[in-house]
Amino acid sequence: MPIFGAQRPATGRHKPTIMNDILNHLTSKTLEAIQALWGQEAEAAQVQFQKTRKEFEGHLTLVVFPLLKISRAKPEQTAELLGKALLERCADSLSGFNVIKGFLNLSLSEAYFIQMLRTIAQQDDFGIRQPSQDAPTVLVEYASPNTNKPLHLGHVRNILLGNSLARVLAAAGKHVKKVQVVNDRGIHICKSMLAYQKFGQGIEPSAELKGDHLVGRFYVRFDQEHRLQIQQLVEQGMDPKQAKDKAPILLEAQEMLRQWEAGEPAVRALWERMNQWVYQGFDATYADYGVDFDKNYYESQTYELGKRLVLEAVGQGILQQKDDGSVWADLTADGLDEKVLLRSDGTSVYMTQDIGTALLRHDEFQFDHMVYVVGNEQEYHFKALKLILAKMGHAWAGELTHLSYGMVELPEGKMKSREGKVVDADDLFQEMLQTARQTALELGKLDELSPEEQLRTHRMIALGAVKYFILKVNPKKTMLFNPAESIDFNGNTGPFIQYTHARVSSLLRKAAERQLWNPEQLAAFETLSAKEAELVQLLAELPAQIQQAADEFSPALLANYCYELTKTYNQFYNDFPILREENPESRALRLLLSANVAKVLRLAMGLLGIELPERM
RNA sequence: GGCCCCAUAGCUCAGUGGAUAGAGCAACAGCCUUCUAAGCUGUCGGCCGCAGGUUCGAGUCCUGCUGGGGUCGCCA
Repeated sequence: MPIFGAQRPATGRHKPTIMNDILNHLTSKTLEAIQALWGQEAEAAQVQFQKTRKEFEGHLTLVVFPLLKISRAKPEQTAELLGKALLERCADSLSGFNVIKGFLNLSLSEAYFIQMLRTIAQQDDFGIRQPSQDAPTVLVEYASPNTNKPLHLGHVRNILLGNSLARVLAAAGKHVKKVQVVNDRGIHICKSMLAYQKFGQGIEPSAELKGDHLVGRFYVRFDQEHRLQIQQLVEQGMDPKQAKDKAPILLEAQEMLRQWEAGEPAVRALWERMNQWVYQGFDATYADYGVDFDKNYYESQTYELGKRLVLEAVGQGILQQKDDGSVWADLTADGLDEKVLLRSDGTSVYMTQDIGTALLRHDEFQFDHMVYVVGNEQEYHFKALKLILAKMGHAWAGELTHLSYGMVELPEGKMKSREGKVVDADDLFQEMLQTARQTALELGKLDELSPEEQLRTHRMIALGAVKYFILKVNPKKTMLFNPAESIDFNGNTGPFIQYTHARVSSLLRKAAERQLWNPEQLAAFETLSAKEAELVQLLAELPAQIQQAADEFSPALLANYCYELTKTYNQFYNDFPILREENPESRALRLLLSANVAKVLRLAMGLLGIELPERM
């Protein structure tokens, strides 16, 4: 059930939000009525409207229980009195009311709905707030991949969420910058490099093998070799734990990391080369999924800044250096533990780099807020990061938010990259594309389109299915992905919504061909059915839905909203003639309504990064 | 073990302190000579993990318990 909680003051020049406007109006009139009826001031918080449940007559419901202390009367009587008073005061918008127990159900007038629809129809970007000059700047960090293996389903949830969140925040009137941090240095990439040196035989990326997959293959190769050596050492009588640390290939990788830090040219060259392969691979994946970034940060370029800042903080007594040279932040006073920031050999850890990156970003963008879209296994890390930055004297540490999304699990449990139990991002895209193509061919509705147009539509549908499937789930919750049966094209899915859009598009094309309707001309209709009113009411909720999605960092709210709107529209489409309607005014209303359902779906689904086709 | 998160229909998920807790999938039964059937309608399916508490009112807030996940690295 939609939100009518927060009533935002109508400040400055802003476009009408329609549903909020009527709610604010009703709220103030209710307060007036309470004063007139019982001579007492009520607080706005006591006046709470909600959407009337479908099984009752009316559109908006005032729950009168909180007002009984003021009225000192029975719920029914209180509701009755308020209903009459409101009807008198809001003759322009209300057409009637009914009372059931403590619920005062108000009916909005048909004329008011038609006025709402006209208002919505006049705005091409209905519900979207353009950021004003002084609107806050928000950085959204998403995807922080390691450069040693290709992206998998976990990254897919990450990039889809982050990208959608960025769109939602922008639509809520913020200046948004999308940033990425690439973990391009460290032992993980050295493992791939070493295995490539030993076993690569100069192989290079090709059409059959993307760069990120190639590098990932050698990461796996390293692991195989490592295991083999451990086994050999254990057979020679070494303790398994010790064998893991003493395996020659691991020692070699560690040596390679030291050489990297020392700037050894050959190591740096190989590192550059292999990272470039990975970036090209990532870029292709990002392009397939339709996500991008305004700026990339590389760990190799920020860790030294982080290190410097940490050492400065030691000098200021904010952080502590132990006898072995390691540097620590004492977070015990805040209920956390001590956290290491520099190893005893002076090398930096993940946290060090994050400190450097955060400062760099603050200098560059002067952000008001930064959101890290990172999995919930790193909650501790981000709590610590905020505390450390605050200790270092950065007031903006309080403006960092960790959007902690849940893991994606497979039917057999957690994904494990080393055991090959992963769903690869590129494979997933290709499989969905194949399924979309096959379904489209079976149905044969795209046959008239050019091959390019067909492919474009197949991609749209494949992505619509994946994105909607992932984004409709509350980001905070663990979600299950069953490759065999998870992604469907029927029911509560992206393609279901896309299909409805295609049907409306078809209606509008035919209406234009047959000159049944001129969209510029708003017909002089005066009446509409309950179903049509329901649709207008849903349309009018878009601005509040976007605002709430932005407030709660939850694109899922918009997915559910789109689904409800689509479902309701399909019922309407099924039960009402549109082109076939003979009354021209009624036909014009239905076409205008359909066009605006399509528009709102385009806008809202667009915030999920999902495009809607004209045909499918 | 400490801390954090989760538990709603067979499965996947909605559900903002308000009315008789909703969708989709799966199963079954209907609806295309008519605007795209990737659609619509109906049937079946629930001690909202358990036990207390707060409240006029609890799936929703609080406490305890049970079960599951995460985290507590000089890993990222």
